[in-house]
Amino acid sequence: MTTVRTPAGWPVTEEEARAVQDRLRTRVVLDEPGPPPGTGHVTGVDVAYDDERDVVAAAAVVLDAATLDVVARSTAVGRVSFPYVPGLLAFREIPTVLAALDALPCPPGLVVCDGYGLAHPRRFGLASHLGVLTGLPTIGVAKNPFTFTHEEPDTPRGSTSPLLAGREEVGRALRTRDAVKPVFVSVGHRVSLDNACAHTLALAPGYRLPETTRRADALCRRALAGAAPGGPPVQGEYGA
DNA sequence: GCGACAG
DNA sequence: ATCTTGTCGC
Repeated sequence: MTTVRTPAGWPVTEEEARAVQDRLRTRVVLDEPGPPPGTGHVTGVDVAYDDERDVVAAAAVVLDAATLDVVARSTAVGRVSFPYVPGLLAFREIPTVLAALDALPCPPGLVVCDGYGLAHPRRFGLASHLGVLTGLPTIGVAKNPFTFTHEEPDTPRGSTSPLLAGREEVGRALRTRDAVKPVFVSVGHRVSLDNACAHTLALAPGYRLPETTRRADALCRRALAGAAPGGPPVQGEYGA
């Protein structure tokens, strides 16, 4: 496992963070289909927090997209880099997630984020942000509709309905299990919405949530539990 | 101005 | 996200 420090120049105020989003969102690529489902690697990333101890743990779990077998995994711990503010989630999660991705022994392939991409107040959610910073294809799969509206998808697994910001389709409500609450899929970077939904469905053969986020969620919780009380070591805190 | 709001 | 036991159902 690796430890991270909040990057120099990381936004401190909400105004600064919004300005960063407005600047970076021009670099999102939306006209690529992305990798075909069922091929190559698919990586789930997730983060767990202990705000009391000021510790954050991230995990990245690489799956074989065809078999959903775990190919590789990594974790990283750091200190909380931003408070939770709806619309600014990325600033809370990204430094540690990047460290976990960097620690992987193999290419991540498509990255599946726990949250949103395009479906965001400024159209630049966590998945978009992570995609722009890494250049990797990314998608967002969220458990809640956030501020967006949608109609109930039909009962069978695989049914979808548009996730709407007014009349703009910013994502899709996708039912991954018959008659169970849908997940909310949106595009991050370099992946089409159709493809993002196909990947999500392929990654969720048995549970509501994709295996990528289930695996990453379990791993980052373990990493958080195993992190040193009071937070990870800081450069210079120990000898030499 | 008030409430809602990914994780 | 996190705090938290049992319980109904396949």
